[in-house]
Amino acid sequence: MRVTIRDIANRLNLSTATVSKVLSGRESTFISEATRQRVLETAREMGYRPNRVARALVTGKTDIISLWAETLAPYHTEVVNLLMDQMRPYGFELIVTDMVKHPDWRAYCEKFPQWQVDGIIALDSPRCVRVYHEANPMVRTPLVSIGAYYLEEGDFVGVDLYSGAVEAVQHLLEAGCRRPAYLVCEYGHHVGDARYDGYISVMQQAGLEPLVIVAEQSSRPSARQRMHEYLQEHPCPDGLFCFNDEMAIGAYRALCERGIRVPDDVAIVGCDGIMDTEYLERPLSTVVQPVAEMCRLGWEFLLRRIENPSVAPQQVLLKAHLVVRDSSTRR
Amino acid sequence: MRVTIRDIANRLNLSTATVSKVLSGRESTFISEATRQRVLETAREMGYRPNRVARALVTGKTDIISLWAETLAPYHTEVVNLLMDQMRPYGFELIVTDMVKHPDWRAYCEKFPQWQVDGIIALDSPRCVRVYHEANPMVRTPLVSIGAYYLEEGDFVGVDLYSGAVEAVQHLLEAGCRRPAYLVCEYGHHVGDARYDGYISVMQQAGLEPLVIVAEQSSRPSARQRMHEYLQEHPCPDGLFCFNDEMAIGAYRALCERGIRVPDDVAIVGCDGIMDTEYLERPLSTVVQPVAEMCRLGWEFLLRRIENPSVAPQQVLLKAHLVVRDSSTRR
DNA sequence: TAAAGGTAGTTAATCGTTTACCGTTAAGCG
DNA sequence: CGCTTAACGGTAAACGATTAACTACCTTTA
Repeated sequence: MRVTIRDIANRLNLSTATVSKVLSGRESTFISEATRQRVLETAREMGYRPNRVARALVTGKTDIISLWAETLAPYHTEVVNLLMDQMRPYGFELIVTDMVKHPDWRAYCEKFPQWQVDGIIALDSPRCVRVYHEANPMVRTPLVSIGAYYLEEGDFVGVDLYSGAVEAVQHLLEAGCRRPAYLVCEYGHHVGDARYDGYISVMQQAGLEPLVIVAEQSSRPSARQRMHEYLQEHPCPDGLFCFNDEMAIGAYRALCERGIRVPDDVAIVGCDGIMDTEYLERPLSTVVQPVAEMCRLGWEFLLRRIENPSVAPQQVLLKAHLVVRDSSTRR
Repeated sequence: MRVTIRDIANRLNLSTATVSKVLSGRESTFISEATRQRVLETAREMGYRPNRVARALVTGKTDIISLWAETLAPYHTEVVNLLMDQMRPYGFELIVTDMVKHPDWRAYCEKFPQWQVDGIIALDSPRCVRVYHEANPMVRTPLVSIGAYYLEEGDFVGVDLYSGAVEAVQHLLEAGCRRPAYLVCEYGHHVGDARYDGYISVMQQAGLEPLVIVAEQSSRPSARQRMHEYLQEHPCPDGLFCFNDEMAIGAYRALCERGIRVPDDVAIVGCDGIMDTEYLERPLSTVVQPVAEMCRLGWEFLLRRIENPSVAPQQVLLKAHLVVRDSSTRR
């Protein structure tokens, strides 16, 4: 059986209140140093472990943060890691949920308040946030959205994907591309749309014909397969702006396999700036997300609201910036 | 304010017991269909969300699983993803903890029972398991260890890293290497040791001089930096067996940067079989972990024990197998 | 007609803490 | 000596569910 404060109290002929006050650290009334020590000592001897479930029931705090992400692809994992580093000193645990693969993310979001977490971080998950809020208008769990910019109330750390995309496509044109394509995945969410808008705007301004290649998923295998299919039926574009680095790496692999040279035949630019892009034989140009700043601010906003639920919502818009590497540098 | 079953009961002039029985799905006594519908309807109208904290306090079940991993490097993330896929149909949430970066993993493991999770999956974390058990001898939370094989009681899905390493190093010798090195990280844990043993045994049997290169961490940047340092002072080995794929990719990058050709000058073999290894210009040979099987069995064992705590512990030892790709194939 | 059994729902204890609000004791003070 | 006050700790009511045991009423059945 589990050791409870009652067991300790009985053993010492004290009340549970006294034991609780010592063990929880917050002594609302005076407890003598001698008693404190006796309690601490006995707790250690008996192997007492506080029951956080019971504690949470009365305090309303679980010390758990929930992270909603689309997937746990490398980019998202980098974010998870950075967030964990931020949170750790404050003693929170992290529950991670990848919503895209979730069989019923809608019902999950609707019923989410049942978990009683202390805060929610929504990474590029505006759909989930919307469903959650609509189903629970009266719930006020601290929530911060981070990721791609979109119209949003409440705390928010956004990244301007549009101008990042513009920068990338302009760079492709400057590198000499005349028919650069946009490689994206099927499911149209706001991240893909923002980058699409940037791509289209530059192409139109340059008077060039846009070309969009659509793969099933935003993963490496999917992009690789789609590029193979595409190249069997069509001429090769001379540039590739990709929805994310995963797709860029997948496409790159397909090009290698077909003997197409990068960057001479095709210049490639990805998005996100995951670590993998630096470790290819020909490092990948990419629009780097300011993940460190994003996580730092995101956690700052969330913690502020946890400590004081009534502070005014804060919103920040960060810039993504292009990093040019070999995959788009022609001599 | 939050809606409770008491609110529903009051509104309908029923007892909380009746409401609870309907809402929790398990009706131990008869409830008329009419009442059932009224309760369900009212719960929906009032936006009732069950309080899982309160439920957990009485049932002793939180529906939360904890995953202990060393880090969230790509290999571990693949495992996390696979485990989530397994667990999802059963309605469990996952709390992820990366222990290596944890400022005080020891205290964390000692006090872990406070979280009251329903089960623990320890991925390559024997140290944590040991500390946890020693500090909590009477606690019987279902726990399954998965990963590298080591002496272990309780449920366990292991992988025979030793023979995987042997296979890899023998392959390097067959590819013509005469002084292949083992690239590993500083902190000696059982995973590194098992692979080291395999390396040493093959080298000794072949009458060759072992050579171990030690980086600070098992990450790409660390391996890359260490290889640069090493090559400034020493001649280049003609083969590289790496602790994991991360280090292999980092080392590969360093070699590229120094103009050393792979596989002609150096043949490389990594370990784990992460997806990245397939997406390099020159795909990486690697000892693939049977992650899918590992996760499938791991979850099966854990679920079995959750449902019936007294079943006999089950242990399985899987094989890792070498996949030869371009990075070690000489013509 | 009395016992048995089924149906529908209630009572109240319980899970392990926290915490607002009360005692009790003894020292301090005029 | 009587009163105040600080020091130390206890009482008991939450928190929001679950659940064993029980009541009350209505039908069967022998």
